[in-house]
This record gives sequence, structure tokens and C-alpha cells, in this order.
Amino acid sequence: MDEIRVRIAPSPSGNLHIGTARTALFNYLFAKKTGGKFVLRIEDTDLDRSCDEFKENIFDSLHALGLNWDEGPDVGGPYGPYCQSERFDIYPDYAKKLLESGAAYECFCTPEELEEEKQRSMENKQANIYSRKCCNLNEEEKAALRAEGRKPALRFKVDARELKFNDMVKGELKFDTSLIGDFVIMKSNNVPTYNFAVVVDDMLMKITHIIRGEDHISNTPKQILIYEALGVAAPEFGHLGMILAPDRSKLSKRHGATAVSDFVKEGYLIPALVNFVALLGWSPSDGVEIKNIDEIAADFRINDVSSSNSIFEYDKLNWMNGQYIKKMEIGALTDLIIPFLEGYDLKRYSRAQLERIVEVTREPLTVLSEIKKDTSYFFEDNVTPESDEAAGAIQNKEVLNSALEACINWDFNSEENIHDGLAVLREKFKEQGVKAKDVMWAIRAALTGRIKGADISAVIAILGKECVEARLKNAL
RNA sequence: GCUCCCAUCGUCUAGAGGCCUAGGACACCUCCCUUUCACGGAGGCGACGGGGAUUCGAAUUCCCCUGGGAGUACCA
Repeated sequence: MDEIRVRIAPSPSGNLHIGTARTALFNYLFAKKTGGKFVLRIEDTDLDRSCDEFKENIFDSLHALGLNWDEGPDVGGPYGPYCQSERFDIYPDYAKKLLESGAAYECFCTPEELEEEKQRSMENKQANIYSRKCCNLNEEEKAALRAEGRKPALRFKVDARELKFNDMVKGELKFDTSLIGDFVIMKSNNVPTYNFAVVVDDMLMKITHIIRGEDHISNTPKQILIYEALGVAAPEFGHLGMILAPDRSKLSKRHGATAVSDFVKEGYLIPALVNFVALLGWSPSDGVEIKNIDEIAADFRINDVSSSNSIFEYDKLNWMNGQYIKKMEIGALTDLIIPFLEGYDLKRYSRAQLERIVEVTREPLTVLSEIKKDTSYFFEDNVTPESDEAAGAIQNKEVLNSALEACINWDFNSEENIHDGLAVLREKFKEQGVKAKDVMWAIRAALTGRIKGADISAVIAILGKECVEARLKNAL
């Protein structure tokens, strides 16, 4: 078999959507698994809606996800250019070929006429199919129309028949082409329509497998027809279910983050995102869900991908993100976290101390953005009780006094020493009938304003003697 | 309206006629661990949308219904 070649073909009319990212991922996984090539093509024929900013975002996001392409606009390749806007001059040749072979014909209908036809079929409860009234225009009629100043579009002639293809994820799909109607392949302004451009591009780029969202299913028969008319074998198709919002509607801005870059801004880790999105429709053969992209690629089977839609729920993503946060190397994690600490005076601490702060506060994190609130007491000058329970806890003056006295002898460079010091305190109060928990709560509340949080010995060590004494006194 | 796709716990899914008393993960609940929260560990709750048909036997095959999704452009 020839080399397997897949592609992702986003249009730069928005930031890289998480759904597009998943499609890209599945293409990438398929390429990796089969030793094929992964190509990136930018579909920017709609000049009005496309812009460079989005293109950059798509590049950056794809790179960040680790979905590196073998061929694309920036890296080039043997079948370029890889931006459709730079390929405008190649479509007319193929259009001409179809016109000459009789597979296509010129259509002079105006948008108004077309709209009228559409209304009529709606009223008759029929599918909207072009009437074909321009199909049999003779040369004189065409010349007359041209003289009126009308510029023709090119329509592809669709004859009635049954068209079948075997979808890699859905199985056999059947269509009655009489319900499709003759569709436009070249607009009157000489720009190809999507269905024509993709076929020409995929053909020229030697794409062998097209994995895309199921919103393209109805385009597939049209495209297969064009392949046939061009005398080329159509590639294999695989249509993925859609990713839906929890309300089962299309995932859109009102549901929150939609672009990969939005998720990153909210504090999601790229490997977690990749892992999570891979599990939407695909499941590992060994049941182990936490897997990196290489492990997933090694186990990837396109035929086993689920054919139904899946709902994007944050619960599992959050859990998974937390798993990655816990496992991540502390230096790298600190680098990622620093931007989320904006507004705090980070110079208060050394890099080592900062890393220690991250290390002791990362445990309950689900999203990086939560770190700011969880570490506030490290950066505030004065802490105040954040809850009634914390306010109550610092009323325990006896404990606070003892802690203040005791800490003079603690070695603040040793968390272990502090830990032992606290144990001594607990022991002392235990004899007076005060519960260990209350002792710890009083100290924690005085130092952090809360009754829960990171390991208190570590907090004390990081805060330092001066600060600890000040906060205890302040609480007293 | 027309066409197509889909249908297992709340969610992501395992399941390709008997291995299913339907398995796992997230969420939720309980308990354990623990100086707190959390992490971790042990349990629990919880599903084959409905109806027919085929079969000795159906979550698995077929049909109908219902529900959800998509497409229906000289957008991509």
C-alpha cells in the first residue's frame, strides 16, 4: 500500500477550537500509528472571515499540543502551497476539465432566482434541489446572458444513483444522489467552493485517509462524485462524532472555553487536555486512562472509535488535570504557575522557596488558576480570618501564646524541626485537655487566616520566623 | 420540511448472540488514613430509551417509534 497521508484542514476564522483539536489529534494518532504523514492545510478561501491572528493561534495551539505536522504552510513540503489562498490559480484548470468533459456546466442563475427555487421546494415539502434550468443552455442563450453582464458559476452535474462508501468509523453509508442536486463548484467570481477545493487539494496532496467531524458526512458523496469525475480514486473516510456541550448543543463561547488557548489560560495542562480529548470517543485497550500522546498513538485504532457524539463535561477533565499537576516536575510546574500569580510580589521569595510553595500547595489543585487563592497568605502582609471557624480558632490565645514562645527556639530552616516543635505543643495541650486539632487550627488560622490548607510545618518554614512571630502577635 | 448520523450508569466508555447478576473511569455518598483541606485506600449508589421480530438464548441482529445531533449556501 502507498504511504498513508492524513491532514487537518482548519479554516482560520477563529482560534483553534477544541473540537478541531480533537480531529487533529485523531489524524495525528492515526498517522503515528500507521507510520504515515500528517499534513496541515489552511483553508482560507473565505477571505472575509479569515485572518492572520487566528492562523497564528492555530499554529501555536497545534504545536503546543504536540501535533507537529510533516508538511504545512510553514514547513513546506512536496505538495504545496499549503494555504488555499495561495492555490487559487490551480482550481480553474480542474474546473475546466470538468466543464469540458461535461461533468459540469455553466449556471447563470442569480441569487434571487435560486432563493425563489428554494422557497418553492420548501413550500412543497421537497428537498431543495437545483432545477437544472441552465444545464441545457445553448451557445446563443449563454451569449445573451453574458451580454446582460451575468457571470456564470460552474455547477457539477449530479445524476441519480445510489452512492455507497465504507466509513472507517461509521461503517457503510448510503446516499441517494438524486437528493443532492447539481451543486456549485466554482463561484461566479472564479473562486472554488469548499467541496471542490478540498477534493482538488486532497487529491493533489495525495491524502489517503480523511478523518473529520461527522458534520461533513453530507459533503462526502459530493466529494466522491468529484473524485470520480476527475478520474481519481477517492480516499478512505472516517467521520467522528461531535463534541457537544453539557446541554447537548454545539460547544460554543457561552459554554465557556472553546479554544485550546482558552483552556490553557484557565490553567489546564496540555497533556491533560490531549489525554482527555482522546478519551472522547476512543478508549484504551488496557483500561488505563492516564496516558501520554505516544502511548495513545501506540494503542490507537480508528475502527474502534465511537460513532456517537460525546458531551464535554468538566468533571473528568478537572480530575485528569489534577492528576497531571500532581505528577509534573516541580520546576516546570512553577514556570507554568507563575503567570497565575500575577499581582503578587514574587520577589519576596527565592526561586527555591517559590518552588516549595508550589510543591506544598499543588495537591488540591484541579486548575492552575486556583493557585492564586490558595497561596494568598504567602504574599499578603496581614492575614485576616476568612471564615467564622478561622475567626473562632484564633480566639485560642493560650495556644497562640505558647506557639509564640516556642517558635523562638525553632529552626526555620528545618521543616522537620518545626514539625517536632508542633508535636511538643500538641502534647502539652493534650495534657490540658485541648484537642490536637484545635491546637493546629489556632496556629493555622493565625498564620493563614484559614483552617485548611498546605502542610503547616512547610508553611511556617517558608513564611520565616519574622513573619510567623508577627502574625501570631497580630492574632493575639 | 427534506436527507443523513447516533442511542449502555448523570458524564466518558467496555461490550462484536451465551463469559453480563452488564465491567472500568469521573462525579456523588460512606468508611479508613491524617494536625486541617486534599491526596491515597476500601466500599456504595447508578445504565442497556420504548415496542415488535429473528433465535433454545439479544445490550449485542432486523424493523418501527421516540429522543438527540448534523447537513440542507455562489460559508468552510
